[in-house]
Amino acid sequence: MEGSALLVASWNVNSIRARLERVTAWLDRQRPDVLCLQETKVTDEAFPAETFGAFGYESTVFGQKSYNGVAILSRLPVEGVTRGMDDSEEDSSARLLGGNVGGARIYSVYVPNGQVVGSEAWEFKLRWLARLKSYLLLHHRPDERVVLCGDFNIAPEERDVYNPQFWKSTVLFHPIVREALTDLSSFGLVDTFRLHNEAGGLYSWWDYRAMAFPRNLGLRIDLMLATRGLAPQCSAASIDREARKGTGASDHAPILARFEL
DNA sequence: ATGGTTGCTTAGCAA
Repeated sequence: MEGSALLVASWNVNSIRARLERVTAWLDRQRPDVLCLQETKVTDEAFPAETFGAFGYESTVFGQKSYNGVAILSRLPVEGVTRGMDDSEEDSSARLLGGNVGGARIYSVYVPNGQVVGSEAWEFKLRWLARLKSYLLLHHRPDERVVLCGDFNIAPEERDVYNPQFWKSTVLFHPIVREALTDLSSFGLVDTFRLHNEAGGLYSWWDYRAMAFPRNLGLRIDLMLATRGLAPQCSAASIDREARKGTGASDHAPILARFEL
């Protein structure tokens, strides 16, 4: 894979079955090498792998009924697939899927939302993030080529939130959860988007309600975090806001990053 | 700036 580019994308689709036509049309337009999906909301048996196969993408899936679910669609072979964190914690949610693609290790990540600060779901979110850090420490080194792609349900900085004063009391931008992301990143992870974009007001998620998207009332909670061993190879990073437009869109936009390997 | 939607699965939950 030396000397070739790897275009990696990630998209919380909020049900792959409800979004199938949009996703295939987007794949045809963008032709990424890899697309990580979150919130597929479908069992592995019912995942529309044949449809993606017809578009040239192999499906690697880790799903469950109704909720959560992650997948990796790839035009290149995927090897060394891992599902979940394989630690001692009781956790039935399908939120982490890894595979080796084109000279990098790629994870599709769906961090728990957390619902409300102080709730059980919130504690689960914080614990899950701590477990992910432990997973990285156990299985990887920061000088390896690894990228975590997905819906982190955390906005890293003030410029990633349209109204920080309001959102800092919520699960998406509370100081505690921002600190959890900082701690995760201290493994040696770089927010690839910020290698190539400085401006605020660039978001990846907008609430379905209250005309949030046309008013650009959003947050940047979908991230591609690359190890410091891979980040220098990141030559471009973007958010495809176009894909959020119109009726029948996911509430998240796809994000992209290009790596020169 | 949490009323206001969407997608499960079937009235309520999760996001």
